Amino acid sequence: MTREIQTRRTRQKEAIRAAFLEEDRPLSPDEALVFAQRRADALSIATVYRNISNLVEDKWLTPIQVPGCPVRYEVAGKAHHHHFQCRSCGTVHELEGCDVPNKPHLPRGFKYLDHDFFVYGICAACPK
Amino acid sequence: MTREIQTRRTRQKEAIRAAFLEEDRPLSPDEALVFAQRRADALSIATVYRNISNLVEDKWLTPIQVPGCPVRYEVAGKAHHHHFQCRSCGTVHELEGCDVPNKPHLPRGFKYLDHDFFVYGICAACPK
DNA sequence: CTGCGTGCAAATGCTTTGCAAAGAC
DNA sequence: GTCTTTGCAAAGCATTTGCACGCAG
Repeated sequence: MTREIQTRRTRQKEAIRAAFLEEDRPLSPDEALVFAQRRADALSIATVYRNISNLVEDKWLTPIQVPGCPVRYEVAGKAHHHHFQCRSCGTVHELEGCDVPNKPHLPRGFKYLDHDFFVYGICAACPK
Repeated sequence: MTREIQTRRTRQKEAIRAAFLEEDRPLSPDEALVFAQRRADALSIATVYRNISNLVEDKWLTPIQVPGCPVRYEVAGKAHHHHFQCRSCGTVHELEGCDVPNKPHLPRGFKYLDHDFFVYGICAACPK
């Protein structure tokens, strides 16, 4: 059930896209709401959810599922990379490149397809 | 708010623990319910949830959050390892050892604490 | 007997959906 | 004016919780 592309340009939609572009890091729907409301204050969370799923369908956003956290989304199309989450403030940042071996050792009969890698620590903005 | 240890041995509790021990892989609450019901059929999902969180508090279980999936839990105390999820049947398996470099490269000012690593592919039990 | 643990059903929190009204074109 | 998009409120789902009863010790 692919959505037909008949997109109308709305204040809300633009504000949501702008939030992702300006923050340039994975945002949860709540975070996206807060940032987008700075540009378009009449904006409901339902609209954020609806637009995010459209943008994911259009491959403009990709979901980033940090274990144990609400889903976040980031602008799609970037090179293969992983994510860092600050254990103090919870913010997720993108890491450049990939330090992971291409083919981890798997049990007999298992076929490798891909991987996820998450690093946790303390970000530069948080006090030691 | 630590739970005082005043554990009574109940049929349900034993069945839940047995499910994790016998399957020896991460189970979601639903999966645990199904396996535990084979031993104690009068078992409600609420009891599974309650017992799982007690077992996590007691450090007998550890939560395993595969990105985009319901939480699973596995028996705690094993050596550092990671997980494999079959893209076909969804089952999660444990992998031995850790193929990940100890200290991934982080941006200036970021402090490394730990990491998560997930491998996806097709398991031996699934048709190619 | 005492009081913890369970089952049920209601409550919660996050996400999705139906519908009428607002807005894009 | 037409048809999409929005906001609100209700519906869904998974998980948690309150309460009365059953069962372990």
